[in-house]
Amino acid sequence: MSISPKFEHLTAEDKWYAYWMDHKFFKSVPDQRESYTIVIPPPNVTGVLHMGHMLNNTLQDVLIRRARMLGYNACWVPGTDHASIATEAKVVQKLKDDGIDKFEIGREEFLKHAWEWTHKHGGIIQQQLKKLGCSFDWDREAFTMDEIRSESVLKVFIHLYEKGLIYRGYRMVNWDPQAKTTLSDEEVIYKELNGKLYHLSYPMVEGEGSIQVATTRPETILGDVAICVNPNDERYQNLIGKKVLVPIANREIPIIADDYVDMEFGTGCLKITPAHDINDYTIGKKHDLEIIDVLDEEGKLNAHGLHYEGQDRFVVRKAIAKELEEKGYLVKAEDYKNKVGTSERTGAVIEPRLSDQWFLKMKELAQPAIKAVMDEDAEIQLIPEKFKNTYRHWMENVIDWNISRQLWWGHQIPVWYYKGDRQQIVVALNETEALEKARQQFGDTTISMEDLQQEPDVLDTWFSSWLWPLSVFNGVLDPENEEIKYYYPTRDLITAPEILFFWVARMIIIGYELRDTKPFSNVYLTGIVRDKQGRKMSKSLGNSPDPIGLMEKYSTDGVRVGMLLTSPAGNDLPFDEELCEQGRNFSNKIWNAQRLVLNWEVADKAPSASDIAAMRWFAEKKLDTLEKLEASFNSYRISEALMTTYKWVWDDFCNWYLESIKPAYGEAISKAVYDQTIKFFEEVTTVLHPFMPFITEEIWQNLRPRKEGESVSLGEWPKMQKVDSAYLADFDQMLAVVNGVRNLRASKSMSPKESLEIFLPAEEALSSELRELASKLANLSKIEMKAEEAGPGFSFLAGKYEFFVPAGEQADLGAEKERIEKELDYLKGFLKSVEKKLSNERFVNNAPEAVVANEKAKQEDALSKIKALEESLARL
RNA sequence: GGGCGCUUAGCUCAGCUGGUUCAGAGCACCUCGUUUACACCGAGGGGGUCGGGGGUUCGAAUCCCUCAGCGCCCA
Repeated sequence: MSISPKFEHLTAEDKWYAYWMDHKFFKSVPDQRESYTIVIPPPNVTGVLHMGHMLNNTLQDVLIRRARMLGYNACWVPGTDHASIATEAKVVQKLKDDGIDKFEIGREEFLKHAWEWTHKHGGIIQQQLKKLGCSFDWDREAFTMDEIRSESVLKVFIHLYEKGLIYRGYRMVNWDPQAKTTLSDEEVIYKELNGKLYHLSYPMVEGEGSIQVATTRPETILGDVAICVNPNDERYQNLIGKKVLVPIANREIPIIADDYVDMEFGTGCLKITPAHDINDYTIGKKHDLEIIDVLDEEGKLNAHGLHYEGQDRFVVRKAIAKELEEKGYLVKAEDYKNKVGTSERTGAVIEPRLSDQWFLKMKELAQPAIKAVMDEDAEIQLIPEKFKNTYRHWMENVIDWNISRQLWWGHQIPVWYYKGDRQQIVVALNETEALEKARQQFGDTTISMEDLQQEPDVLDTWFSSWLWPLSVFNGVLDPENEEIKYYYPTRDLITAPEILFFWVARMIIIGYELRDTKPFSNVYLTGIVRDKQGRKMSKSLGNSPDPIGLMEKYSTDGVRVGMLLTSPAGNDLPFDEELCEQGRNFSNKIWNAQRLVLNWEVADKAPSASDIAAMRWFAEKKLDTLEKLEASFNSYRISEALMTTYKWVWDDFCNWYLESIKPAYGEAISKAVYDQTIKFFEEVTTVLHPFMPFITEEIWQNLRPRKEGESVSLGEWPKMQKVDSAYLADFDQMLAVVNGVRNLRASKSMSPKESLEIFLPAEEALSSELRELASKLANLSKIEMKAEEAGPGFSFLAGKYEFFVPAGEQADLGAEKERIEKELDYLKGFLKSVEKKLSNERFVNNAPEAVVANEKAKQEDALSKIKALEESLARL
């Protein structure tokens, strides 16, 4: 067979992905085996792959591929979400570019455009995930707005409504004046902005004087309804209960007292604007104050804004400051750094706004979800554990969830108002049901659809995502179906910590609510991919490499390895292309190992002693590695598992094993050894396959003739067995001798081609069955005892034994003498410290026996090494 | 402002309930090397008083206190 000198990753990746798809290797149907399920955190339907997706999905693929090889019925479900606000914002913009206004064309027409947009831009990320090698069961692809998922969302809304957990409330919400919708707290990003703190004076209504108030938002004074001071503030005691005039508006407002006010901040007087600040709202409610809303939904001032009506809030801020100054109300304006909430999607400054919204009561729903994660024998593990604290803190202080959004792209809330009366409502799955229910509810059979108006708001996207592990198996509409019973609860969830509350916590909540079962057992929280400078990767910074470009340059396997090499769970990943280079180099190494092995000429001859030693060693080393991998995977230390595999393949397999059995130039290899080596190589590709699916498939297919429909991806993970660690230790000692000889050669500039003799201090210093192999690896002509008769030469330490190499006349004995003396100095110092410990009665009495025995062993070792070195020295 | 966490080699990180080879790994760096798998390689090497200080202990990177710096979450 002729094998390309290079791994042609571009053709191989396409070829093998198509092969996997054609044979539906990743398709899962319920059977007798235990299931192992992962659902993808659904990316935005019109999104494109970014570095975070790469990390995230590579991790999932590693876990699911390994699960498949371990014999589980592995099922990885792909899909996307509709990303209500992000998608709608894009569609609105697109229409705007075409000169079309969303509100002019109306809801129905707008949705047509939105679907068109979705179909046009959807599907890209799926192709990119295929390029990444992800072993999804594509037949199960789901979308949060497809039929099953949509109906599930509505059904859950109705369920929760009927339980009395959903209510409509006039509340303060985060308002995005650009998108004209509310946002959840989690979608608000606080940014530090430079602003000003304006000190304003409000004249007293009766008598002389005024009171000073500090504010960052002078435009809201038109909505002021009170001035509030701390009841303990001596400065203002006599003013409580009096009245002041709001500048410009000339309205009278009272001075009230509440200990919410911080006496230290500003002037200690707080203006109360219940319509525009959540704390003011709370105080207003407590003191039964009026609410004056001065802004409209676009952030412009309304009629309460007097002569500023129709102008933008930021424009007014400047203008009103000027007017206040001119009229003498402005005492001073100082620079001030302020944390301002901005919209995650549009970037607009968020306006706290009072509006009618739908809420879900969370407190009670959250209880089982807290237990599930925080209990001693918790059903759900967070990885890494440090997130448990954050999780608990959020869950114990959870507030009601604002689930309505003033958007059109999404699931329209299944509530109908009777004759426009917001108090008379019907909740139903669809119009037909709504009509029926309405007729019953209101006892009027003549009610027609005309009398019912559906709530225009849609549900928050997370209100569909939180059902994801259930809805992808149709577990909401048909809770008893085979699939949900088989695949749910899922095994692992891999996602970013940023959405621990948005999404993870809520899935847990609804899982227990609907099924009384956890949605998954393990939550692996990845880090955030950052650039070298530690900045988050973002489109606006342009600091994110193109993932597809990376895969084309370094191969998909190379990039996967690069991403996983330095990303322990929960740790941010400072991304550097060098990592991908390391991945590519690794795949090159394996590729060449394959070329070496497959080009050997095979002969029917018995294996040599060194072959037998090497084969036995690699078999043991494999078991040892499997044990380590098991531990790493069980604790979700994926980076560590990769590194263990990396070292096993590169160091143990390529460097030591293959070099050990490599026939001399022009010679053939024993068939028995060759066959065993192919088997080892198959195991190497198997263990490596979850990390590097493509190159391992290609090599595995090359290792021996395969039938159509065979694949390493269906391979069986090697079985674990007890490791013969004594043999591994003997082998390590042999390797130490080889290294000792190589070191000696390097330090004395002796050619590796010139063979050497070595003398052992004792028979047990080098296992007799490993001597032939040692000779091969270190190019030794003789291994003997009795160094005394060997004449002048050098010695080196391997393990606890001193080995001797005669060097003939040219030996530089002066340097050797110096080296030995230095070594002796060190050992004597070491011995002294050990003996000091042993002579310390408190140590001998208090330390555990094993520790004391160990110190004694160290003492004996040191003594015997010193004796050997002194003998060497005497011989010089 | 409240809560949580981090600080170990140039970089990214391992080091579990204190005690062998406890100061490690990978990459980077330096030296040598084109021996027919691989220079995307091989053989060697240097590099950290485990953020500072104090304490507990026979013994601390590992436990406690404190200071400094950094990060995250919540307000």
